[in-house]
Amino acid sequence: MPRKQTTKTPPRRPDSDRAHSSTVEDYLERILELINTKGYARVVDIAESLQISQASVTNMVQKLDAEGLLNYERYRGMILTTAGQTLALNITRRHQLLTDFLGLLGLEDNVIYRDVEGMEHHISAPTVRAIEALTEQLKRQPALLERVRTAAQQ
Amino acid sequence: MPRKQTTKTPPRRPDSDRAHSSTVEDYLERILELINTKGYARVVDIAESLQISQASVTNMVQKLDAEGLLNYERYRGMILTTAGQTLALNITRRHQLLTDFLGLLGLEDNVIYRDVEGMEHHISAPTVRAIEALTEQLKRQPALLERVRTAAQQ
DNA sequence: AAAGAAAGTTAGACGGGGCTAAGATTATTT
DNA sequence: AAATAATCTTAGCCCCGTCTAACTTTCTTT
Repeated sequence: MPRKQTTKTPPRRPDSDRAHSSTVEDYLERILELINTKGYARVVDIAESLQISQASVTNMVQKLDAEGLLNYERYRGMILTTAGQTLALNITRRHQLLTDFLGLLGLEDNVIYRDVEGMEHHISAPTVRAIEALTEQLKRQPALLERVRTAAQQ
Repeated sequence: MPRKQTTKTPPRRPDSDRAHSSTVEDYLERILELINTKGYARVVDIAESLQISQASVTNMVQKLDAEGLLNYERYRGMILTTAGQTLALNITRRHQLLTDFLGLLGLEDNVIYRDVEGMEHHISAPTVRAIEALTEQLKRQPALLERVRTAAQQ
């Protein structure tokens, strides 16, 4: 193997790129969903929804409180702050959009669910807009969609 | 807040769901790319490509060797095993597909790059097929694409 | 063939996010 | 109002993937 070349370990890129981790987005999404459906989000419900232990939820909720994404009162409950709501709505919107889009392509629900769960954290605003626009157009092209579904069917 | 309900912390889901982490996929993808372009993948190059320290690369490469994804010889170099190649090709294909697809929608290169980098790890085989089929169809619909691009342009 | 430079490795630490076990608090039964 | 059940919290641990500092090996120069 040859040598010689610009070397040296490169400088680290700061993580201010995405303000919040996928994990944080997941929590907020579920919390909002619980609030919308049951009126409140309890630790036990969040744990159930995310399939993790209650202890982990308590930990994270305390962190989310510290980050100003929700107001949390020990043993009592939590509500989303404006910042938290904004984030939760944002991720929810991305989730819904991707779900609709993949549904249009004829994918199975469980496949959609899994893929969306992963992708939703990595789709930027411009891409959201583009896929929204595409979805709009596709809805008016049933013949095209039919061809896609057929072709994709293994 | 109400109580009463099925309780108990749920059982953990085993991580055998996705055999390899996004991180592993990222490494393999870069290693394959380096091998294809320069003929070999050195620790220093992988580090540069991934923007992480050489030490981290050495660590991971040893782990990839242990997992049978590549054969690694201390101080000397590495080559992908068949398993490693398969995985690398697979992720590369997903990367390319997503890049093409988003490109079709008229998104900017840097946006595409960032989003694809994140999404490529979360797109299952069926979804790959569906997007492939969709891409095929879209290429034949310049007018539709034009409408999408225009609409997406904020 | 030294000496210096580049590349690679090891050791030890750290943050994120998960877990279990045990204890504290709140709600529900009796 | 006890007693019991459900929920929540804390403490301590673990794994992953990253880092820095120091050291070793290999390559390039001279």
